[in-house]
Amino acid sequence: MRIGYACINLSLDCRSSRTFRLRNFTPERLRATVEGNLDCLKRILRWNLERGILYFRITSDLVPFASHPVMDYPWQKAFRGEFEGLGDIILSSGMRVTMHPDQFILLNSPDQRITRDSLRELVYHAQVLDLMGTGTDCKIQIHLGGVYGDRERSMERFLERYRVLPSEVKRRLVVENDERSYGLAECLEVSGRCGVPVVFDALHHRGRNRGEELREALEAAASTWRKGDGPPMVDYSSQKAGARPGAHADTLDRADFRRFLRAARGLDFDLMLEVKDKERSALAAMEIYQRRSD
DNA sequence: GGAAGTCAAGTCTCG
DNA sequence: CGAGACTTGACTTCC
Repeated sequence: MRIGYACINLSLDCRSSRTFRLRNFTPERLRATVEGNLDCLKRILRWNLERGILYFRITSDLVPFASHPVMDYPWQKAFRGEFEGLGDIILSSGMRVTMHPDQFILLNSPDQRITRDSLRELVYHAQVLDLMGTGTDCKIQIHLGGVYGDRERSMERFLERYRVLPSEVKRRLVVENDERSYGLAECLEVSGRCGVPVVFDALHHRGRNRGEELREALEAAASTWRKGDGPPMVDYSSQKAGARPGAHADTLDRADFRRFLRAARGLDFDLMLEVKDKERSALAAMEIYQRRSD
Protein backbone atom coordinates (compact mmCIF):
# COMPACT_ATOMS: atom_id res chain seq x y z
CA MET A 1 0.00 0.00 0.00
CA ARG A 2 1.27 3.41 -0.97
CA ILE A 3 0.35 6.25 1.37
CA GLY A 4 0.14 9.81 0.12
CA TYR A 5 -1.07 13.32 0.79
CA ALA A 6 -2.70 16.11 -1.15
CA CYS A 7 -1.29 19.03 -3.08
CA ILE A 8 0.81 20.89 -0.51
CA ASN A 9 4.08 20.14 1.24
CA LEU A 10 4.41 22.23 4.38
CA SER A 11 8.06 21.38 4.92
CA LEU A 12 9.10 23.13 1.73
CA ASP A 13 9.01 26.88 1.24
CA CYS A 14 7.17 26.73 -2.07
CA ARG A 15 3.67 26.08 -3.41
CA SER A 16 2.79 24.42 -6.68
CA SER A 17 -0.61 26.14 -6.62
CA ARG A 18 0.29 29.79 -6.95
CA THR A 19 -2.18 31.72 -9.02
CA PHE A 20 -3.30 35.28 -9.59
CA ARG A 21 -6.39 37.30 -10.33
CA LEU A 22 -8.09 36.85 -13.64
CA ARG A 23 -8.02 40.57 -14.35
CA ASN A 24 -4.25 40.52 -14.08
CA PHE A 25 -3.88 37.78 -16.64
CA THR A 26 -0.95 38.27 -18.98
CA PRO A 27 1.09 35.66 -20.84
CA GLU A 28 4.19 36.77 -18.95
CA ARG A 29 2.56 36.38 -15.57
CA LEU A 30 1.15 33.03 -16.56
CA ARG A 31 4.50 31.80 -17.78
CA ALA A 32 6.28 32.88 -14.61
CA THR A 33 3.62 31.36 -12.36
CA VAL A 34 3.52 28.01 -14.13
CA GLU A 35 7.29 27.86 -14.20
CA GLY A 36 7.34 28.37 -10.44
CA ASN A 37 4.57 25.85 -9.86
CA LEU A 38 6.24 23.14 -11.92
CA ASP A 39 9.55 23.77 -10.23
CA CYS A 40 7.91 23.46 -6.83
CA LEU A 41 6.12 20.28 -7.87
CA LYS A 42 9.46 18.81 -8.84
CA ARG A 43 10.86 19.66 -5.43
CA ILE A 44 7.85 18.09 -3.75
CA LEU A 45 8.11 14.87 -5.74
CA ARG A 46 11.81 14.60 -4.97
CA TRP A 47 11.17 15.31 -1.30
CA ASN A 48 8.55 12.58 -1.29
CA LEU A 49 10.78 10.13 -3.10
CA GLU A 50 13.61 10.63 -0.62
CA ARG A 51 11.23 9.58 2.14
CA GLY A 52 9.53 6.77 0.31
CA ILE A 53 6.24 8.58 -0.24
CA LEU A 54 5.06 7.24 -3.58
CA TYR A 55 1.54 8.60 -3.77
CA PHE A 56 0.64 12.25 -4.26
CA ARG A 57 -2.29 14.36 -5.39
CA ILE A 58 -1.29 17.16 -7.76
CA THR A 59 -3.05 20.48 -7.31
CA SER A 60 -5.59 21.59 -9.91
CA ASP A 61 -4.04 25.07 -9.74
CA LEU A 62 -0.82 23.92 -11.39
CA VAL A 63 -1.72 25.89 -14.52
CA PRO A 64 -4.04 28.75 -13.53
CA PHE A 65 -6.96 29.39 -15.91
CA ALA A 66 -5.87 26.51 -18.09
CA SER A 67 -9.43 25.82 -19.25
CA HIS A 68 -10.63 29.39 -19.12
CA PRO A 69 -11.44 31.29 -22.34
CA VAL A 70 -8.83 33.87 -21.38
CA MET A 71 -6.08 31.31 -21.86
CA ASP A 72 -4.14 32.12 -25.01
CA TYR A 73 -0.73 30.83 -24.02
CA PRO A 74 0.45 27.46 -25.38
CA TRP A 75 1.46 26.15 -21.97
CA GLN A 76 1.40 22.54 -23.16
CA LYS A 77 4.17 23.22 -25.67
CA ALA A 78 6.00 25.83 -23.65
CA PHE A 79 6.49 23.50 -20.69
CA ARG A 80 6.78 20.21 -22.50
CA GLY A 81 10.29 19.61 -21.19
CA GLU A 82 9.36 20.42 -17.60
CA PHE A 83 6.40 18.04 -17.71
CA GLU A 84 8.61 15.31 -19.12
CA GLY A 85 11.09 15.87 -16.33
CA LEU A 86 8.33 15.41 -13.77
CA GLY A 87 7.22 12.29 -15.59
CA ASP A 88 10.73 10.87 -15.38
CA ILE A 89 10.68 11.16 -11.59
CA ILE A 90 7.25 9.55 -11.39
CA LEU A 91 7.80 6.73 -13.84
CA SER A 92 11.28 5.77 -12.67
CA SER A 93 10.22 5.45 -9.04
CA GLY A 94 6.92 3.60 -9.19
CA MET A 95 5.15 6.69 -7.97
CA ARG A 96 1.45 7.32 -8.53
CA VAL A 97 -0.01 10.79 -8.92
CA THR A 98 -3.67 11.74 -9.11
CA MET A 99 -5.77 14.88 -9.38
CA HIS A 100 -9.05 16.02 -7.85
CA PRO A 101 -10.83 18.88 -9.64
CA ASP A 102 -12.84 20.94 -7.21
CA GLN A 103 -16.52 21.39 -6.58
CA PHE A 104 -17.26 23.47 -9.66
CA ILE A 105 -16.71 20.51 -11.91
CA LEU A 106 -20.10 18.91 -12.55
CA LEU A 107 -20.68 16.52 -15.40
CA ASN A 108 -24.33 16.06 -14.51
CA SER A 109 -25.53 19.64 -14.36
CA PRO A 110 -28.80 20.35 -16.21
CA ASP A 111 -27.06 23.49 -17.44
CA GLN A 112 -25.20 22.61 -20.65
CA ARG A 113 -22.78 25.45 -20.16
CA ILE A 114 -21.66 24.10 -16.80
CA THR A 115 -21.21 20.64 -18.25
CA ARG A 116 -19.26 22.02 -21.19
CA ASP A 117 -16.96 24.09 -18.97
CA SER A 118 -16.50 21.12 -16.66
CA LEU A 119 -15.46 18.99 -19.59
CA ARG A 120 -12.88 21.58 -20.61
CA GLU A 121 -11.49 21.46 -17.10
CA LEU A 122 -11.33 17.67 -17.15
CA VAL A 123 -9.47 17.79 -20.45
CA TYR A 124 -6.94 20.12 -18.82
CA HIS A 125 -6.42 17.67 -15.97
CA ALA A 126 -5.94 14.83 -18.44
CA GLN A 127 -3.44 16.91 -20.40
CA VAL A 128 -1.32 17.47 -17.31
CA LEU A 129 -1.16 13.74 -16.61
CA ASP A 130 -0.61 12.95 -20.30
CA LEU A 131 2.20 15.49 -20.69
CA MET A 132 4.02 13.77 -17.84
CA GLY A 133 3.62 10.48 -19.64
CA THR A 134 1.90 8.78 -16.72
CA GLY A 135 -0.06 5.55 -17.08
CA THR A 136 -3.80 5.08 -16.77
CA ASP A 137 -3.37 4.27 -13.08
CA CYS A 138 -2.99 8.02 -12.55
CA LYS A 139 -6.58 9.12 -12.10
CA ILE A 140 -8.80 12.17 -11.99
CA GLN A 141 -11.41 11.87 -9.27
CA ILE A 142 -14.68 13.75 -9.12
CA HIS A 143 -18.06 13.35 -7.44
CA LEU A 144 -21.23 12.38 -9.26
CA GLY A 145 -22.43 15.96 -8.94
CA GLY A 146 -25.59 17.75 -7.87
CA VAL A 147 -29.02 16.30 -7.15
CA TYR A 148 -31.10 19.09 -8.70
CA GLY A 149 -34.22 17.87 -6.97
CA ASP A 150 -34.21 14.47 -8.69
CA ARG A 151 -31.41 12.09 -7.75
CA GLU A 152 -32.32 9.31 -10.18
CA ARG A 153 -32.59 11.65 -13.10
CA SER A 154 -29.33 13.33 -12.18
CA MET A 155 -27.53 9.98 -12.02
CA GLU A 156 -28.87 9.22 -15.49
CA ARG A 157 -27.45 12.50 -16.71
CA PHE A 158 -24.06 11.58 -15.31
CA LEU A 159 -24.19 8.29 -17.21
CA GLU A 160 -25.20 9.93 -20.48
CA ARG A 161 -22.31 12.32 -20.25
CA TYR A 162 -19.78 9.81 -19.03
CA ARG A 163 -20.45 7.57 -21.99
CA VAL A 164 -19.51 10.25 -24.52
CA LEU A 165 -16.40 11.55 -22.77
CA PRO A 166 -13.28 11.85 -24.91
CA SER A 167 -11.09 8.83 -24.30
CA GLU A 168 -8.24 10.80 -22.73
CA VAL A 169 -10.61 11.81 -19.95
CA LYS A 170 -12.60 8.62 -19.70
CA ARG A 171 -9.58 6.39 -19.17
CA ARG A 172 -8.60 8.43 -16.13
CA LEU A 173 -11.91 9.41 -14.60
CA VAL A 174 -13.03 7.84 -11.33
CA VAL A 175 -15.89 8.79 -8.99
CA GLU A 176 -15.80 9.26 -5.25
CA ASN A 177 -18.64 8.97 -2.76
CA ASP A 178 -19.56 12.29 -1.17
CA GLU A 179 -21.03 12.89 2.25
CA ARG A 180 -24.35 14.44 1.28
CA SER A 181 -25.72 13.58 -2.14
CA TYR A 182 -24.21 10.39 -3.53
CA GLY A 183 -22.88 7.75 -1.18
CA LEU A 184 -21.08 4.53 -1.91
CA ALA A 185 -24.28 2.77 -2.98
CA GLU A 186 -25.07 5.35 -5.65
CA CYS A 187 -21.47 5.32 -6.91
CA LEU A 188 -21.56 1.52 -7.16
CA GLU A 189 -24.83 1.67 -9.05
CA VAL A 190 -23.39 4.13 -11.57
CA SER A 191 -20.20 2.09 -11.81
CA GLY A 192 -22.23 -1.04 -12.52
CA ARG A 193 -23.82 0.66 -15.47
CA CYS A 194 -20.83 2.36 -17.06
CA GLY A 195 -17.71 0.78 -15.58
CA VAL A 196 -16.27 3.86 -13.89
CA PRO A 197 -14.06 2.86 -10.94
CA VAL A 198 -15.13 4.02 -7.47
CA VAL A 199 -12.84 5.79 -5.01
CA PHE A 200 -13.95 5.07 -1.47
CA ASP A 201 -13.74 7.98 0.96
CA ALA A 202 -13.95 6.66 4.49
CA LEU A 203 -14.90 9.95 6.13
CA HIS A 204 -17.58 10.83 3.61
CA HIS A 205 -19.00 7.36 4.16
CA ARG A 206 -19.80 8.35 7.73
CA GLY A 207 -21.95 11.17 6.41
CA ARG A 208 -23.95 9.14 3.88
CA ASN A 209 -24.22 5.37 3.84
CA ARG A 210 -26.63 2.46 3.98
CA GLY A 211 -25.05 0.88 7.00
CA GLU A 212 -22.23 -0.86 5.11
CA GLU A 213 -19.38 -1.88 7.39
CA LEU A 214 -15.99 -0.41 6.55
CA ARG A 215 -14.55 -3.70 5.36
CA GLU A 216 -17.55 -4.43 3.19
CA ALA A 217 -17.42 -0.94 1.70
CA LEU A 218 -13.70 -1.18 0.89
CA GLU A 219 -14.20 -4.51 -0.85
CA ALA A 220 -17.18 -3.30 -2.85
CA ALA A 221 -15.38 -0.20 -4.09
CA ALA A 222 -12.25 -2.22 -4.87
CA SER A 223 -14.25 -4.60 -7.05
CA THR A 224 -14.92 -1.77 -9.53
CA TRP A 225 -11.21 -1.42 -10.45
CA ARG A 226 -9.78 -3.18 -13.49
CA LYS A 227 -6.24 -4.18 -14.22
CA GLY A 228 -5.18 -1.07 -16.14
CA ASP A 229 -6.60 1.19 -13.45
CA GLY A 230 -3.90 0.37 -10.93
CA PRO A 231 -4.69 -0.50 -7.31
CA PRO A 232 -7.98 0.92 -5.96
CA MET A 233 -7.74 4.39 -4.44
CA VAL A 234 -9.05 5.12 -0.97
CA ASP A 235 -9.29 8.51 0.75
CA TYR A 236 -8.94 8.59 4.49
CA SER A 237 -9.04 11.36 7.03
CA SER A 238 -9.79 11.65 10.68
CA GLN A 239 -12.86 13.49 11.89
CA LYS A 240 -11.94 16.80 13.51
CA ALA A 241 -13.05 16.52 17.12
CA GLY A 242 -15.93 18.78 18.06
CA ALA A 243 -16.27 20.17 14.55
CA ARG A 244 -18.99 19.79 11.96
CA PRO A 245 -19.26 16.11 10.96
CA GLY A 246 -17.08 15.60 7.92
CA ALA A 247 -14.56 18.28 8.85
CA HIS A 248 -11.00 17.11 8.30
CA ALA A 249 -8.81 16.81 11.36
CA ASP A 250 -5.63 18.85 11.77
CA THR A 251 -3.54 15.76 12.21
CA LEU A 252 -3.76 12.00 11.97
CA ASP A 253 -5.80 10.28 14.69
CA ARG A 254 -3.47 7.36 15.27
CA ALA A 255 -5.90 5.19 17.19
CA ASP A 256 -8.55 5.63 14.53
CA PHE A 257 -6.00 4.94 11.82
CA ARG A 258 -4.96 1.68 13.49
CA ARG A 259 -8.59 0.63 13.59
CA PHE A 260 -8.89 1.49 9.93
CA LEU A 261 -5.84 -0.59 9.06
CA ARG A 262 -7.20 -3.55 10.98
CA ALA A 263 -10.48 -3.35 9.06
CA ALA A 264 -8.56 -3.14 5.78
CA ARG A 265 -6.15 -5.96 6.58
CA GLY A 266 -5.05 -7.89 3.51
CA LEU A 267 -6.71 -5.60 0.98
CA ASP A 268 -4.64 -3.94 -1.72
CA PHE A 269 -5.13 -0.21 -2.33
CA ASP A 270 -3.38 3.16 -2.25
CA LEU A 271 -4.35 5.51 0.54
CA MET A 272 -4.69 9.28 0.26
CA LEU A 273 -4.62 11.13 3.57
CA GLU A 274 -6.73 14.26 3.66
CA VAL A 275 -5.33 15.86 6.75
CA LYS A 276 -4.27 19.43 7.28
CA ASP A 277 -0.72 18.76 8.34
CA LYS A 278 -0.08 16.94 5.06
CA GLU A 279 3.28 15.16 4.73
CA ARG A 280 3.75 15.01 8.48
CA SER A 281 0.73 12.77 8.89
CA ALA A 282 1.67 10.80 5.79
CA LEU A 283 5.01 9.91 7.35
CA ALA A 284 3.33 9.05 10.64
CA ALA A 285 0.82 6.86 8.84
CA MET A 286 3.58 5.07 6.95
CA GLU A 287 5.35 4.30 10.18
CA ILE A 288 2.18 2.93 11.76
CA TYR A 289 1.49 0.89 8.66
CA GLN A 290 4.99 -0.58 8.59
CA ARG A 291 4.83 -1.54 12.26
CA ARG A 292 1.38 -3.05 12.12
CA SER A 293 1.13 -6.47 13.63
CA ASP A 294 -0.94 -8.39 11.11
C1' DG B 1 3.96 48.18 5.76
C1' DG B 2 -0.09 46.25 7.44
C1' DA B 3 -4.99 45.40 7.22
C1' DA B 4 -8.99 44.49 4.83
C1' DG B 5 -11.29 42.92 0.95
C1' DT B 6 -11.53 39.79 -2.72
C1' DC B 7 -10.92 35.91 -5.64
C1' DA B 8 -13.21 31.60 -12.39
C1' DA B 9 -16.30 28.43 -11.59
C1' DG B 10 -21.77 25.47 -8.48
C1' DT B 11 -24.86 23.44 -5.23
C1' DC B 12 -27.09 23.04 -1.06
C1' DT B 13 -28.74 24.45 3.49
C1' DC B 14 -30.16 27.67 6.62
C1' DG B 15 -31.97 31.96 8.44
C1' DC C 1 -33.57 35.83 -1.17
C1' DG C 2 -28.97 36.18 0.46
C1' DA C 3 -25.16 34.37 3.13
C1' DG C 4 -22.22 30.76 4.37
C1' DA C 5 -20.12 26.15 3.89
C1' DC C 6 -17.28 23.38 1.07
C1' DT C 7 -11.62 24.82 2.06
C1' DT C 8 -7.73 27.91 2.15
C1' DG C 9 -4.71 30.70 1.15
C1' DA C 10 -2.76 34.52 -0.71
C1' DC C 11 -3.26 38.11 -4.11
C1' DT C 12 -4.53 43.17 -4.47
C1' DT C 13 -5.97 47.15 -3.05
C1' DC C 14 -6.48 50.56 0.23
C1' DC C 15 -5.03 53.45 3.88
